[in-house]
Amino acid sequence: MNNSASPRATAPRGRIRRENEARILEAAERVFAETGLAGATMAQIAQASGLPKANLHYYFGTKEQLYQAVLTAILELWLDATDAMLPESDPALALASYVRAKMRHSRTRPFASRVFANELLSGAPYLTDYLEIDLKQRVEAKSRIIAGWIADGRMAALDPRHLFFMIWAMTQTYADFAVQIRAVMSVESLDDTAWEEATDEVISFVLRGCGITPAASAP
Amino acid sequence: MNNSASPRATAPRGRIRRENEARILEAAERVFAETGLAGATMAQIAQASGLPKANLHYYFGTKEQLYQAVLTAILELWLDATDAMLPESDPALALASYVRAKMRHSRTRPFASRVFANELLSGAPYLTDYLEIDLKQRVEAKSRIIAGWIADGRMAALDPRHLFFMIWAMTQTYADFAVQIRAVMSVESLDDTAWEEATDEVISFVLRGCGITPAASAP
DNA sequence: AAAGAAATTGACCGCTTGGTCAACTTGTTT
DNA sequence: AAACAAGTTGACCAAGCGGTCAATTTCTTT
Repeated sequence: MNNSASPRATAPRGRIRRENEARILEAAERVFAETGLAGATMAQIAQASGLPKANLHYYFGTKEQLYQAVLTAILELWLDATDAMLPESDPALALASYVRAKMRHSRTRPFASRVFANELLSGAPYLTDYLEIDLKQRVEAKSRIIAGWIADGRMAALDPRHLFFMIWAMTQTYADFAVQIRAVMSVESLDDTAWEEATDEVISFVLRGCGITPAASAP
Repeated sequence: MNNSASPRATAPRGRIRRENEARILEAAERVFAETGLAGATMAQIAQASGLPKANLHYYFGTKEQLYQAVLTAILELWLDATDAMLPESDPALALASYVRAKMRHSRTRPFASRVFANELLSGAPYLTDYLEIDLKQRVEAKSRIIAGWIADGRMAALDPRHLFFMIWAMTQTYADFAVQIRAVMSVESLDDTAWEEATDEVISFVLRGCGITPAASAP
């Protein structure tokens, strides 16, 4: 009778729903990452999630809705990345940690990166608002900070927007075009050391590219 | 009677075939660029080429064969790029012209770049040989040259393979993720000036990234 | 001008697709 | 334990898919 004292006695409301939705979203991300919205099939996602196809429709309605749910989750992840690029930051440290975060992202969430890439390749029909509003504003805000650093002579003069395009490209290539990298490096997969090396290469390159001599030390 | 003197009187053998194949290949490249092999439909390609669907099958057999024909044409284009990266070259000039060629490619053949990107995203099932043999060898050959430049103290010490990954990423992003760039820059399309600026930004960034102070002059 | 080769194409076919549904089982509440 | 809500799923459907084909037209050659 005192089960009210133990709210976990049976199960919280909607627990099953939450678990299954997460399971489906994860499988859908993997499948959409390979072939995009048009190329993926609900049967593939069903098999990848280990659930019958009808179950996906029960939770998400249509394929488009499931796709949008996947995209939304990715965007939240994308926008969450709280990067410490403030006017008073040290450009070297700020840029290095930005690149490092992007590289970590490419390693831990490669499928998210590929879904995003697929969406951009097909003209981003589901992302116009994000690109033209959220992303644009964030880039403008950060560009002003970088412009400030340049004005203060703390880094080379360059167009901050292109700097972002280049950093995104360099870091995401390790997720999106991993096959190409594995083939050229002749490895089955990149291990911890290889990822550290890659990250260090990109950071050094970016800092030099920005005309910054890598900071003496960064504890 | 003297039409033998004018071999172009009626038409060369196979002219129609050549023209139609080219027309189909061009349309297929556009369509495959957007959604990849799995996402594209023969009906879409037919409409894009202005020819009935049965005609595509008459010339290319299956969708997979048409896709391979598109990929093969792209690879020839890719490998054709005769870049002058020789041991005796000036690193600054050689790298600048390499980047410039890649940027020009992104502008003139964006669909080719996107087809390639789609193929890599889906794991490159049709490109394993190219990646593991042709590309790998070319990268190794050029990497030796760059390693020589580094040994001679003509540029910063970096892993040449990662340098290539980064250059490819930076230059291809202007073709593959053009929507994103247009959205951030708030333009309908990049004009001549915008492309020149982008190219200059990338070249400067790469040269600085390689520890090269941009050459005084390059006629 | 005749005849064979090449190209064209609407109609068609079997299969896969996204999506539905009703019958059923499991979970939750009282 | 009764009653209702939530979740499960095989079977099914119309639409769209890649691909075929036979009848026809258009080239090219002689």
